[in-house]
Amino acid sequence: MEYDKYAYEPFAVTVDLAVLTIRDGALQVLLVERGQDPYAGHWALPGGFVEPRESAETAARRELAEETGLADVTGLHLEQLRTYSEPDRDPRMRVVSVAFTALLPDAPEPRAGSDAARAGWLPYDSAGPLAFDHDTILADAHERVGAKLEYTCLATAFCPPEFTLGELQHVYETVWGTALDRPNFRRKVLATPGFVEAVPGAARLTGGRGKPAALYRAGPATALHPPLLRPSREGRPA
Amino acid sequence: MEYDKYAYEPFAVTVDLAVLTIRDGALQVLLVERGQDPYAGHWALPGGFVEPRESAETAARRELAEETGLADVTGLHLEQLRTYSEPDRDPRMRVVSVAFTALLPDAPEPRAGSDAARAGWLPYDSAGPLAFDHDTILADAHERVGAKLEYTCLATAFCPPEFTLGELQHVYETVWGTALDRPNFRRKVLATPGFVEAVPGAARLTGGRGKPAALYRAGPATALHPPLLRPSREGRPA
DNA sequence: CCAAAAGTGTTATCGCTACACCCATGT
DNA sequence: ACATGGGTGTAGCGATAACACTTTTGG
Repeated sequence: MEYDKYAYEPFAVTVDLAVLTIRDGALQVLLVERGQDPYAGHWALPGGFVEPRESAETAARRELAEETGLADVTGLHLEQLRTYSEPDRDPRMRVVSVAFTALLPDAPEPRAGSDAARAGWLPYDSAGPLAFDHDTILADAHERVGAKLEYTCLATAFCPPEFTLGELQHVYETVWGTALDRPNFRRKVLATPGFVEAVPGAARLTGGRGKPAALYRAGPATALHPPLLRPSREGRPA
Repeated sequence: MEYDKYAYEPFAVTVDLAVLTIRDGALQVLLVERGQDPYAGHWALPGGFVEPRESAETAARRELAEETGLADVTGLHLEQLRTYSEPDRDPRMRVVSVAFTALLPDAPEPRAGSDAARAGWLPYDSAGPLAFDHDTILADAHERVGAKLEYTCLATAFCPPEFTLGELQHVYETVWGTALDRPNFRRKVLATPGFVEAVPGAARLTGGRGKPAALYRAGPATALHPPLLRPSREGRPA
């Protein structure tokens, strides 16, 4: 290991954000429209350079605040996904990008950044094809979030501070793309200590009709034991 | 995003490897003794620079081959762990490191590299304290591998091409640090289609005594459904 | 009264745990 | 004979899946 700082062609280090939310009953992702080449006019994940004195995590949270326009992003779930480092992933120069996933409960309208023509929420299913390798990053983020719903209490990160069990179930169904049995889901969630806490006396009408649903808050638990497994992928060992 | 390559202090991008194996019935990790400051004389994870035309994965596999001296590392399990990017993790300059975990079945004696005074296998439990933030990386690797044993067929990556179920169980017990019930473990493994495949007629004596054990090969499956959960951590929701 | 959504109850089955027990081999 | 490790059997329990059913609201 030599440590001549200028021995190599410099690497740029960036962060890319896969910011997911649930809007209009569908999984949506925050995208920006590129204003310049390469990929001018294409949608891309928001992101930017890691600055000289900040970590990738710090950079990701800064970018998240800038792109969403949210005043306080301290409580939001932000998680490192993986790092993408193929030599030609950006045609201009060598860019190594640390990707993050963020989960948002509500969906404020984003604001366009400096080099982005537009910014907005797009349904996950109609999001591609994206610039660079961002399709891969987004797919990896979806897979990671889907897997984490199984064995963590992450689903509450998609919900507002107070939510109904129907809304929580909808998070699972939307991310997994499968329907769940409501009675069983309900029992499972309530049987996991610390997953949710009842808000005494509170109730809310959800679909305009039907019985008002009791409200819950996210509890202190982070892990699900035993896990809440997806019904799919049975008998597919390979 | 400006793309002036020299606008910032350059970032170095490196890979660090947490290479784990099971030797003498214990979890061991491949370490190198640093020959120079900082941390001269301390043990560290092997690693090195990502070269201009290679991805982090390619660099990791190259380093793995160099450090272990194995001729063919193509089949070995190598997995990206996460990226460590705290600004002061290396006192000399800004180094962003992509960490990988590798799992080895047998344990060839490593050879010392260019800047390493020595290289060797050390028991996981007596490995610290390491140079830089390598204690954190190693602990993260252990946690990740332990978690992946639960829901993937990864354990076979610690085993030679043909192995007994007792050896496979020993992988779980060593990584998790808990004892497992042999009959139940056996049933669970054999009930998962594609986890292991019997080698017809083959058997081997393991401890010098006892009934010869049937031999198995790793099967085509990669996932475990349902998972094989660790017995510990019950009733700890927080 | 009907539709819609929340919430409760019930039963069969599956998987896991905790054992007891038998088999084959070396000393 | 006995210690050691491999392998089989089984009873009980807990969690889940797949329902039927009741309750409360708006139209």
